[in-house]
Amino acid sequence: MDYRCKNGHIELAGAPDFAPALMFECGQCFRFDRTERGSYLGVAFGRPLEVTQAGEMVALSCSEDDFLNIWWNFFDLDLDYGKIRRSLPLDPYTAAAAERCAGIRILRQDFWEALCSFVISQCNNIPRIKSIIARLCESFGEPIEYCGRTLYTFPAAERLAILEPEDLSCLRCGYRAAYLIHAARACARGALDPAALARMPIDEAREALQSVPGIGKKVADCVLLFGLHRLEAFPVDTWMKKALAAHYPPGFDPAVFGGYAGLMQQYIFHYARCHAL
DNA sequence: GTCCAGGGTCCCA
DNA sequence: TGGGACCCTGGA
Repeated sequence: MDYRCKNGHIELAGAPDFAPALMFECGQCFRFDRTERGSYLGVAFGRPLEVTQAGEMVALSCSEDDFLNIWWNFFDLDLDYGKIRRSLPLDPYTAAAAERCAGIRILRQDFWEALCSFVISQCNNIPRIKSIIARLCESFGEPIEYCGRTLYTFPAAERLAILEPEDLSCLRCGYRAAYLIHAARACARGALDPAALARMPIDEAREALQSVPGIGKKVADCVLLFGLHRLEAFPVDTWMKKALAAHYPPGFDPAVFGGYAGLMQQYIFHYARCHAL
């Protein structure tokens, strides 16, 4: 993808398959909010970032160093999503979802942040997931300044690992507090090593994740997809169950999407939720 | 005011 | 294998 530095920003010219509104509102990431200017502002890997789209042009509020060292990878800019979409044999429903949701990229989020986020997601709606995560960061993360505003980093696993579930009562996340502490301790003691999980056969990695209390198959698949970029992972939640029941034959195997089932899942999930079930 | 479902998981028959 | 319990909240 071509880019240029301009006035301390990075401009992605004619950015194809790059739609901030879709990427940040499709439910894969809970830390970027729409601003009053229509841009998206959030924090990842301890850095603030504002993403502004104007037609074909996308501007990122970062230095070239941060762009190349952090955000290029975060936005998965090495992967040609259009090429992937065009290469897959799609049924009419998936084709409609893919066309409507072109612009979603599977962000390469921090493993621990994704793990935490999807533990919180269970039996919750997206606005509430975002508000719980915001309280988590405000309570236990580090403040960072951006254009006169105070944002917060995502707290490290080690920070939460020394707490007890009742210490998280300020999050108002209910029974998930105990699960968060379990997950934090597992990460802090190295029982869940992202580098090792990324190399394992996917069934083995899923099993390792599910050994932590509070992580079942669905959350494990979300962590595989969004925290480890295992694009073959295909999380099935209530929305996916409804969409699969309505538009796919019984026993449908997402393996027909090959190694990109997770991207198709995200197209279908967002399309079902926002456009047509 | 009450009811219900929301990107689940666990436990126990 | 199925169903209830678990926390909390926004919307109907």
